[in-house]
Amino acid sequence: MARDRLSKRDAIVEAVKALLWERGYQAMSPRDVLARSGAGQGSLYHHFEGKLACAVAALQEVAAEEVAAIDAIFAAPAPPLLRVRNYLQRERDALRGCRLARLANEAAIGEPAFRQPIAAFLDRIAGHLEENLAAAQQSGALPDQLDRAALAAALVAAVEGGFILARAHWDPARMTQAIAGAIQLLDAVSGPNGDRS
Amino acid sequence: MARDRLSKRDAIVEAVKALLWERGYQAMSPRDVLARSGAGQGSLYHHFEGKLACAVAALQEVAAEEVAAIDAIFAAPAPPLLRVRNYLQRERDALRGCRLARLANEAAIGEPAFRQPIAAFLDRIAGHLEENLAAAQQSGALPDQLDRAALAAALVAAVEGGFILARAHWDPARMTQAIAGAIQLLDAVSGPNGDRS
DNA sequence: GTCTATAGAACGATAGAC
DNA sequence: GTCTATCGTTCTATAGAC
Repeated sequence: MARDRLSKRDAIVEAVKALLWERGYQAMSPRDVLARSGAGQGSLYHHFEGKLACAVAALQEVAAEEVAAIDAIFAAPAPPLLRVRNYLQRERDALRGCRLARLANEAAIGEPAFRQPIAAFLDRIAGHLEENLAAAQQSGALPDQLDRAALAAALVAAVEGGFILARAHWDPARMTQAIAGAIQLLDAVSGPNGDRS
Repeated sequence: MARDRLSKRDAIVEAVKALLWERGYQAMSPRDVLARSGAGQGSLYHHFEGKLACAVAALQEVAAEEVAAIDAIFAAPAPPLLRVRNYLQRERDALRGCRLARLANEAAIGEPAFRQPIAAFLDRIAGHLEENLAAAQQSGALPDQLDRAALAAALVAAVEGGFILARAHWDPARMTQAIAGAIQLLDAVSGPNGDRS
């Protein structure tokens, strides 16, 4: 274990990140966290006030990772509508759900600290989408009268709802289909060479 | 049957229906159920095998209620695309979430009996949407080349994702906005008098 | 069918040694 | 900082009286 620089705190956060994705907040217990991280009881409560605090720390890290991935998608050199499509068609593990939005239905969403990383992630996506839809409008690839912010919200909702469909039916294809429908709508409203704009 | 008072079984199911909506499955304990229903421990385990079984019974009732409400929307005499819009713009309690799809991220979604009422509800909506989109295509209000099933899935996803956005931001307007975006896309692809078709 | 009482395990959190 | 031991509570479920 030469590279055993991982402190117990970090090991705990990594375990929480995994458990939040696999099971959610309510279904994750401190016992699970300790078992997976190899830490003792004391370490968890030395580094964190309690279950909520370590979940928030984990969510902040997850949000940072996911925001970076989203930023990378929208940083790629491509016409604006192609960037939007690249976000929509991004590879996803539909049955596992969105690492962040998956938690929107937890009771803990009432806690602002718990909600903040999730909301920031969703806002980041919507911001990128809105920006690229605006660029498409300026180049004439998308009608001007369309409300960019509403369109961006609808696309994010279609993706997050796609996760729900996949999980409810326990079939990843349900998400693929919903995304395909969203892309068809976008293609239909954009000009004939919308993806080159 | 006589006009008896609510049996304990029914009281329990009503309590579970309310608690599943308010807190979700994992966060609902048999103790909560008994407190709210006024029943004793024995009644719950006399009528049901356990927590999962009474949740499934409650979900089946909720699904029946929600399917009836959805059927009513699509039974109203209106042109097909207006029916679709009526579904999208239906009044909703965005912060409380969808009574059924709200549970898609619970660990219990792995249980087929738990999943079935939720999937059936979502399929019912998609079926109505697909049917009306087809009618719109036949009347020329919607381009023929669009994949009706994919479009229907995208619209359901936009609605369910709208709930997620509202809860993640703790702001009902986020859902309204996402729905508005979906409607703008639909309006843009349908003919100029699409809502009269 | 409904109740009260209670079981054994897991829950979230704390104490205190090193 | 990390550990083991343990607290008091709640969880899901069962027992058994009426």
